[in-house]
Amino acid sequence: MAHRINMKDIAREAGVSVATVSYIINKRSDQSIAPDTVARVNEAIKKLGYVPNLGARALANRKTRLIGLVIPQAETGSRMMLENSFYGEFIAVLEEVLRQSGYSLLLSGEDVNKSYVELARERALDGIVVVGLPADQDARLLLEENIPLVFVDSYLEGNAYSSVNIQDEEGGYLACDYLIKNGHRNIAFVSGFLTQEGVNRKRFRGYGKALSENGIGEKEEYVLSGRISYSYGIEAGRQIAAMKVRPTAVFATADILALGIMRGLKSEGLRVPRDVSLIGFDDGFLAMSAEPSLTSIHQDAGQKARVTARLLFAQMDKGAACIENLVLPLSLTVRDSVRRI
Amino acid sequence: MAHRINMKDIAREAGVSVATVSYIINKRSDQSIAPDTVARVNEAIKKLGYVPNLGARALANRKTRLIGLVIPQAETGSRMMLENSFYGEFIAVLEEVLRQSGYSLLLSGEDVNKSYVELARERALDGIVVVGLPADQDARLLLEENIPLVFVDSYLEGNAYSSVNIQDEEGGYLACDYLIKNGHRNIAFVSGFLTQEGVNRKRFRGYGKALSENGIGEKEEYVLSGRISYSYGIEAGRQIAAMKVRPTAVFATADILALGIMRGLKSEGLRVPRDVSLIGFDDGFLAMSAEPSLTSIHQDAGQKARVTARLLFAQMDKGAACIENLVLPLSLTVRDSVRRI
DNA sequence: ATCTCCTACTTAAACGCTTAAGTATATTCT
DNA sequence: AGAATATACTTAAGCGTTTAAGTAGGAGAT
Repeated sequence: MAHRINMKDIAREAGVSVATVSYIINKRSDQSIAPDTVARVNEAIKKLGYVPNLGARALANRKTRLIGLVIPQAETGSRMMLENSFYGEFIAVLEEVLRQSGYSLLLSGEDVNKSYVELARERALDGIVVVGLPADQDARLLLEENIPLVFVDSYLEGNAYSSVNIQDEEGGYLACDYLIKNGHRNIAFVSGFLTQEGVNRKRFRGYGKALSENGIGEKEEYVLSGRISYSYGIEAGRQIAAMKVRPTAVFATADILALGIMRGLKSEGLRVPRDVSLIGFDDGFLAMSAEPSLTSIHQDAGQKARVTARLLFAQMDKGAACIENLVLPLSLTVRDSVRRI
Repeated sequence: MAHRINMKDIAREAGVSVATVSYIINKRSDQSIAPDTVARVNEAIKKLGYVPNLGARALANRKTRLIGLVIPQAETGSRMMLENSFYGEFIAVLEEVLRQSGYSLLLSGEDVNKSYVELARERALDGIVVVGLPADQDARLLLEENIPLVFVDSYLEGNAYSSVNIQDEEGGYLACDYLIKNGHRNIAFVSGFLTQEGVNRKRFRGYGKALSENGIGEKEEYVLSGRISYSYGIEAGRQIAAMKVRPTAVFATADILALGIMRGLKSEGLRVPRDVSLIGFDDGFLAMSAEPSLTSIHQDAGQKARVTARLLFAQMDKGAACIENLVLPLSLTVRDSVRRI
């Protein structure tokens, strides 16, 4: 087993103490070092192929340069990473931004027997991003221990923690209002589970608001919710096709659901947008490639990731003093799945 | 700044030495400890909310329980994580398997100024999985230092490293042969860049083999390659529509490309499968939800992830002695995008 | 009563790094 | 010439664990 070369080896090779090596590696300006010593040490580093051990540095420094990203694999019915390329892009951009600042991303699903709070503490994370999960009651421990924490797409009570959300309610409103402006009055709503306060519930509020502002009563049978998946979409589509008073439009809170709905409707002989108009949410790749292409509420994964990083860095600099709750704007991308009637 | 409680605190609280606390936490059977001491220590741990620092443990142990996953964000033309939910599922499953064995996943894109070899060494990773990248010449350093390493979807020269691949060539053959059996003879091939030996090149070989076995000559103009993306697919679709002798079928090496092609063809007034048959690769979510649904070469992301973990664990146990090169089988999922002529 | 062997601990070094404090030599100032 | 200052280092403690080796006290054997 080849011995992993460390600072001591460099120090010996260059004929200096490990402290000197450390000073040189960290380019500390408060410590003067002779140019030829620097050269000698750098040569030794190159010769022996030395790479610093960040774990050891972390212990001495109390900074791991490790950021956790906790993202549930089986959230209220959705398989985020698996079926939603939106989060794929979010992760990719977040990782890149962090890496460029010298941080590494530790990715974790939701663990049944270990909360993200424990993860953050045992790995001594320098920060943690939690997606789509409620604030654990232990979460305040993280702030007490000064571990930066940003919630993404999680609706929290109060504003004790930094968070990044989108205008979910406005998004629901935007979608439904657009349908109404196109002459629709019987509008179904299909979403993930509405069990707790979360993005689905918010979007549902927006939907309801648009209806009531236009004097349209909410019909319970028009509200369907289940697992955010293609297959549940199909099921919902079939249910909608079978309704006595069939909706002329459907608002789905995810593109993936919308595609399923499209398929479900089609299997019952109904076409989008001829028979039923459809509007989705996320406006990712799926919306673009659908046939017909899907009108959808657009959100920007890259922006969300960059903003998340910004809030994280802010907390690193100024501590818990700068808790911020950001709500990113949404827009409507009009494509071919809504028909004016 | 609240002081992070450590073993010393537990030791003091329970009136024992830190060694004893360590022995209790690690439940070492070679060290006998009085039951009431165990109780006292566990009580202290609970009372003070102690969580071990894995970084410090790693330093003492020389085991970080950290596995790296390096996945290029802008590989030969594709944006893997962003546009390919296949890799999303791969990552999710891999992470879960690792987590259940007590490992954490460190996710990294490809870094311009830091190879995965350096990452593995500086983070003292216990193992590393490299996706879609050639073996760095430094990669042998990892084996020398006994760091388990598995390449996924990377074609390497020789078999010095463990690897997980799929039967890419057979997949290309399978797809093309199926088209031929359905009466097609003018078959276009659309893929990511063919610059180096890799999955695209292998699939291209399979395509060529099926053609020649059936006495069909390869036509250079039928071979298109570019960025693996929806937009390149559209472009390719348009090019195909404009060919003097138009192909009656197209084999695309990614579902995402196939969908773009579908769109491109449609923009020129051609329908799938009426005018042009189409077959994709991956058979992920996109193939299923496409309209018409896409016949595609199926590969199993979860299996790939589990097998990867297995090779990694094998190397951890038995060292570099058990290098294995696995090639997972593929199958054809028949859907609605290929017409018999 | 002495020796050996358990049991149940403790001590202290080590893991690879950082950093405050110390030291030796050379340079500049008075 | 002696004091003050600057330069270029080294020493050693500390970060939070693990673990080999040591030790004290009691039980059992002789």
